Amino acid sequence: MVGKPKLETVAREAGVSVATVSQVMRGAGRISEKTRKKVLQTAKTLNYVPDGRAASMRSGQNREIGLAIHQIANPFNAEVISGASDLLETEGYLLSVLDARDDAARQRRQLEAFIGSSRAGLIWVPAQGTPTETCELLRTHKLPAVTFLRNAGFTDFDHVGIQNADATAIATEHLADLGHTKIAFLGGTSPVDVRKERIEGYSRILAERQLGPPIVWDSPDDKLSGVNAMTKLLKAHPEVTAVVCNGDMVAIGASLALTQMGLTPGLDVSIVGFDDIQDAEIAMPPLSTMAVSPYELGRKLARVVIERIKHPDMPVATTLVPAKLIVRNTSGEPLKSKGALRQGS
Amino acid sequence: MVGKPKLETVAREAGVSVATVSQVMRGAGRISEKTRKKVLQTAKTLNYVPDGRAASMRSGQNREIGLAIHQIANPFNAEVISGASDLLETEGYLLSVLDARDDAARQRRQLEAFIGSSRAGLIWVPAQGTPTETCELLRTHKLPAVTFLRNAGFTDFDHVGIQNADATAIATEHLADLGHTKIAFLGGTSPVDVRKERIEGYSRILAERQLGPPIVWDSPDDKLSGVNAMTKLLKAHPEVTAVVCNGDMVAIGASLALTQMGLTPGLDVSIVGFDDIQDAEIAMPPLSTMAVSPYELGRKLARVVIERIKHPDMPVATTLVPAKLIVRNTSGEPLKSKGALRQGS
DNA sequence: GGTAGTTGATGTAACGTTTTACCTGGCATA
DNA sequence: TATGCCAGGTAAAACGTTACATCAACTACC
Repeated sequence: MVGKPKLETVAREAGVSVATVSQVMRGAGRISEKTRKKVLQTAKTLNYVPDGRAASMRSGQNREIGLAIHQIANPFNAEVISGASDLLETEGYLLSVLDARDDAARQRRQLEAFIGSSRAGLIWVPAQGTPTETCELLRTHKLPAVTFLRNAGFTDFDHVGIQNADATAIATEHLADLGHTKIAFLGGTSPVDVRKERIEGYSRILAERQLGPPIVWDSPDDKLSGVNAMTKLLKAHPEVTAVVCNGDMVAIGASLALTQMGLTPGLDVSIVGFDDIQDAEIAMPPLSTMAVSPYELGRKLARVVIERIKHPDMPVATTLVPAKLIVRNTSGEPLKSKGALRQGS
Repeated sequence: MVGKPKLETVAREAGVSVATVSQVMRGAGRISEKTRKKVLQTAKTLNYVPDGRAASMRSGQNREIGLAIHQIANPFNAEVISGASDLLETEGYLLSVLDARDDAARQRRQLEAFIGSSRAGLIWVPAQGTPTETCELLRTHKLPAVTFLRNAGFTDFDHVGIQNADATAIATEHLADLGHTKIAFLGGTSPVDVRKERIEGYSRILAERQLGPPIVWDSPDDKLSGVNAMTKLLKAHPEVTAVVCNGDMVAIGASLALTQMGLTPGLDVSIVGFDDIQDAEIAMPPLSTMAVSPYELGRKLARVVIERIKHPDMPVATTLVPAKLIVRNTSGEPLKSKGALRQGS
């Protein structure tokens, strides 16, 4: 009762050998129904929980999967985590989340500690500026890994991402079709590949329609930053009548900025977001955005990492899921009244 | 190069014994500078990472801490995670997050897998309806644990929480002072202790000021639910002119509901939230709320769990942090004009 | 030159599992 | 009676570390 029970404790109590208890706990080997019951019974009363470290070490197996993400405090990511966690747990894995706040050195330390215990697999959003050595580390340790969102230029891993360029192209086309000719791109922090791809799609349409040079404005992906960035953007480029955003948070912030300036989103200036987070639908006014289901993305990730664990030698694959345009109230024709936007519901 | 390097690999390569390598890696024992350099060098080139399972098993130590939370997709919780993670990592621990989505059975499974590997400690928000056995499990395994927010009636653990009753009392008093006489309470799901405490503080003031019986309305803590709940609440109780909310998400939802109905928050109906999440400041109109810094709360949690790990036999303690009233634009005098709320900036 | 102390390095039992090969009876068959 | 076989169970060697005791080689001192 005093010490933590181990196999031997249960074995002694049940009057059998440790090997027998081990087999019973795992449902392996040939054990008579009678002893099985007895062992299970004593294990329960002792509150016995097998030591995962010892088990994993000896068997070379592990049911723990990590999710190293750049930012946990983001509704989109939270949904992804939910999706991945749901699927993994039904498959008998445990998902633990590591939040690096997009700091590569920090993520490196986390991964090292994580790898140290030889887990089953990893879903990985490489932090900004992840060096090749980190990738090398994963490869040396043969950890089944899937990169997500960003692949940091590494081709060693399975990858699940979003058709970024196509998505922003669709968004930009939508705005151009409405008649906008001065369209800016807002958001995304330092030069990550995701942002690059999204700017690429945006620029492509600008070029195709001959709408002048791209106007790209930086901003971290949260509302407060969105408000500030949008304010400055409009001050610097008053000619802009439409904005494609790198994320819904920043888009909602931009929309708020307009309201604060006495302008009406979708009327004076149009905005299209990216992600379709829950808040997008509920924002005032509701946000037009590029939707991709984060929950499904999470499930996809889980499936890919499980496949990789089961078949370590399969050739690596990349899955890019498309985004869908959802038109709500923040995108409309330029400088034309289209009715009150505020009447709601 | 092919297999995962272990202590022995490094030892052979460097021409020393495994014991020496082990000591070098941990900075323990007496090792000459010369061999130290050599060992470190070969370890680096081999990409050697010590096996945490073996180390932890043999030494009985572990630097991994778990955070079992009820809902990761909540800005308040996300901030708590950030705070805890920041402090723990500077102390050399790794924090991994387990999201149970407030499902007790699911959390039980997670905790079992977690405990199985004998981690260093646990920060625990018990899921709704956690049975005593789960607590028993933690106790049997002597896992240093701190409960957070809810203590599920267990007195075996350190606890960090919020002065819930006092906070809602302050909020209710604030509204009463402004002249409101029909004040409702909105939000909080099933009968958790947190909600009970908050309702208690609210009811206390109602009784003190003789403002009639409590009007309590249920709602999950997210915006969409807040919109719906507020709409129904006002339909059922049109006399209500002020609402104390169980969380900012639901409060912002309530505020949105008012706007959608053509009412002005803080003018027609006053609202006070709880948590002071980032969105509270930025909402339209900015939300009056009870502030408690989730980031600091996270750091506090980390400190408590580390103390508990270092001194397993200290008597358990409870820390309740106070909340501070922040008056923004959603709370004002009843039925009196106090100027435009929308002018922003 | 003998004793003691110090420095640097090593051999080897643990830690709690899983796995493999190996026992033991008992029963059926020849 | 002897042979083979099978169901049910066990002993013991791993897995990769750490901790402890031990050892060899020097230095220092009387």
